[in-house]
Amino acid sequence: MAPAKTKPSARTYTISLTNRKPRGSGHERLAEILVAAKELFLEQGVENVTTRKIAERVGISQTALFTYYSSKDKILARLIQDAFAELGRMVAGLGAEAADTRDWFRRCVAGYVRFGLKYPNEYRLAFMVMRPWQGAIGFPLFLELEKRVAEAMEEGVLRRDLGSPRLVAQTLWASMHGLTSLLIARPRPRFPWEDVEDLVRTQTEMLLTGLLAER
Amino acid sequence: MAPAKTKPSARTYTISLTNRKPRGSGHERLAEILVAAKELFLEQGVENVTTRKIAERVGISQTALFTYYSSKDKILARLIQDAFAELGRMVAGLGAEAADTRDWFRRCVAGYVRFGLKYPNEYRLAFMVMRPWQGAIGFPLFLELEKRVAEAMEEGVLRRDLGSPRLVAQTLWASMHGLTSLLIARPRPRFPWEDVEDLVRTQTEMLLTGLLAER
DNA sequence: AACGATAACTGATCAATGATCACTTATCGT
DNA sequence: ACGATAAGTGATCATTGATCAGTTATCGTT
Repeated sequence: MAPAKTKPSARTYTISLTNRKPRGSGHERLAEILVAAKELFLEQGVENVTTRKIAERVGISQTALFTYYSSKDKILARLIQDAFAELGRMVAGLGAEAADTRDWFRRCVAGYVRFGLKYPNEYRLAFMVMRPWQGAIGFPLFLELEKRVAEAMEEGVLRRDLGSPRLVAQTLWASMHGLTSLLIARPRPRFPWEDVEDLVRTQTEMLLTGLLAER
Repeated sequence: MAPAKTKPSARTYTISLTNRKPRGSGHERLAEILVAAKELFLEQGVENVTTRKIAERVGISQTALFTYYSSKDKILARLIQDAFAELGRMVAGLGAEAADTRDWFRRCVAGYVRFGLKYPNEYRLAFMVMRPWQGAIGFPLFLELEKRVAEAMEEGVLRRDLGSPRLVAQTLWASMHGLTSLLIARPRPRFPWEDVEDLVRTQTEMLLTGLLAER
């Protein structure tokens, strides 16, 4: 009936004043968005940060955000990926720092908890919520732990009567995760935590006593 | 200017066919809503359940929900409260079941994990997310644990060199929570967990070895 | 120096969600 | 029978993540 196919579109566009990127510099925006999102997530918590807030901090329209990341989840996923890459490097570096196997496990627990407190949002999204995507995040890390446990058992440093290396590794991981996730989910002063370093030390001591072979 | 103050309102209302409650039976609706919400939360996960879905299952309009619970969060809070009341009863009952102090701690770990797996949504919302409301949920339970630890230390059953009863209780709680929350957040087959009962047994064994005074 | 392909970006808009508002119906004690 | 009120409804709102059609600036080519 009507001849007009497309809408008239009498919108006014104002782009000149924005900090538009030069051609081919899209990757800088990618990084800028990550930085802005990371800051906001830390300040306000992931669920209180909207795509509009992120866009505003970057200095672009909300729509432009979706040019770079197809969803809010994708931004989160990328942040998680980056954070766990750092955790992986930390754990890998543990081998050089540690004096012996006992020392390695000692440093592992402390390092793990500190990582979680440094990246609470990323940690939370990787291990504290059920999501369909990226179930494999952090899995390589667990495999590394399982390998270490197996080696330590062969060395005779860790007990063998507790179960298979996998079983023990899962248990150990669960305990490290427990302290980390509780400190993240219910930080002081909402819960009367003792000093974090004391908690880490006690946790480590308890776990090592429970795991080590010799007395 | 215009004389008309209130809108004309030519809406059509159809209530006759719904399962309206008789006068003074509002409390039944309260319970019905809780049951419906609990089921849906278990089936689809809390964030995938909308107030409209809950209302539909109950058989009332979405609006009517807010007559009974002023927000979706209130429904959740009530479910959490109920679940933790049951956890409290379970822990209290432990005293009668347990043969001695060691046995009490043994049963406590297993009971705690099983509770979390029975009420994953409630547990998750109480301990695995940051929320402004109800930070005190589960706190009495922790106090009970701390009391038990203190008593066990005085009895000479638990080590004293690990730190104060509060420090040890927090550590022990963290470990129990760790296994529970990981099993909830990343259930099989998304993570290659060993058998749950084996995990609980190993966890218990490791923790008790780490905590008990005598060898 | 004009051009045109296209990267970069925008405003309007959508569907879904939790929540509110003005209004209607059924019930029960009097 | 009747009116107070518990119980419930449909329309509507603001906010959210996301989509779409259209605009502007940039840069290599000519």
